[in-house]
Amino acid sequence: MLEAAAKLFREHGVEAVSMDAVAAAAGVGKGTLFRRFGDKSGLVAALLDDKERELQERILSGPPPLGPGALPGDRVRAFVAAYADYLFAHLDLLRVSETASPGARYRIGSYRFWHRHLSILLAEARPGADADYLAHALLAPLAAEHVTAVLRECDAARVAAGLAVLADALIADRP
Amino acid sequence: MLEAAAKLFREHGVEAVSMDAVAAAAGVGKGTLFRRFGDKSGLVAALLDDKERELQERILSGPPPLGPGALPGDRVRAFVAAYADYLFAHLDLLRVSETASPGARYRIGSYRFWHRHLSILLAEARPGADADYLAHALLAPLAAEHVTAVLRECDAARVAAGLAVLADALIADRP
DNA sequence: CAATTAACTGGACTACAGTCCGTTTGTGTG
DNA sequence: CACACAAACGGACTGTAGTCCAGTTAATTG
Repeated sequence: MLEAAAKLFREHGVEAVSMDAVAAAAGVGKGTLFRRFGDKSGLVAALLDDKERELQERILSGPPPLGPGALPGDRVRAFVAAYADYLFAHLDLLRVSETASPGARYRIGSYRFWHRHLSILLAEARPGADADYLAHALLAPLAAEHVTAVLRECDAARVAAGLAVLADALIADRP
Repeated sequence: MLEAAAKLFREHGVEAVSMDAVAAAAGVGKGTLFRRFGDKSGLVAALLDDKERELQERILSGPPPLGPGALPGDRVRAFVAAYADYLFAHLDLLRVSETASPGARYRIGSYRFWHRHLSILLAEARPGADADYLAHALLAPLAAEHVTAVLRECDAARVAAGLAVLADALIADRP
């Protein structure tokens, strides 16, 4: 099923492929497809699973500054840069997985992971601030739909640079 | 048509009302409804038109700091606060209007307005930075879907305060 | 006023996500 | 091996967004 889906997505683009088409190509009933993945965003999330896990591993136990060991501020910067790379590499899949159903982005487990990670780092880097909310705010411009829209006007390098400026601004101590 | 739509939305919630239902309630064919408003997000945008215009007027020619006359940094802060109020007041309508079709938020004219406004102010408040991108980034946590999701964990006051912190961080001069 | 043309209208129609249920397939038991 | 039962299956079915076109109304002109 995942192979068939990946093939169709590669050939026709993620948005253009219907769940019926995936089911047919996989030689499987529609019911089976939906029972297995819940909905289209679940199917796409399953395809992203490997890459996502890899990034999470690098955060949890990879070398600093992305992994543990660096200063919190540096880890935030490294996370934003690494997540932006991940985003640029899989933008169309991520967009579908985040927008298939309303609020999908915020319900899937990985969002919780990214948020928790940033929240802990920001609490250290910026004591006294509402790290929990700021983590959400920093994830907002990392939404696939937002980046997709912005990429129509700014190239990837500008987006990455701008995100770095934003991260810096959130980290730096206020006088 | 707008009256019928507003009534149904009030009674059953925006998401639960189908375009067929609006057409039927308005005593009009579905084709007419779609020709007039393009899609569901267009219909909802039409309902928000008044409120949106009012905020735009206050920005273009109202009293400072939201209107002209204040320092750019203060105007950015005032905009974020005023937009957050607007958002909280019409969250469900805005969410539908921004998510009805993919990328809808970034295509409608009002996004251009908010972006242009912020972009000009940020260019003054923070010379040398990529004000254009930063304006997009500051609008990202003001997306209705983002705020809706965050409101499940943080109350409106925390969101407003966090947005103010974010705006401050973007405005303050770096050493 | 009649004829011609342009613009508008309504609802049938298509495509798609997601659900439901009768049917098949596999598994454990006497 | 025969049977009962559970789990997995597939495709028909539903509801909705959005399209399309045949019919109707309104405007224009001789």
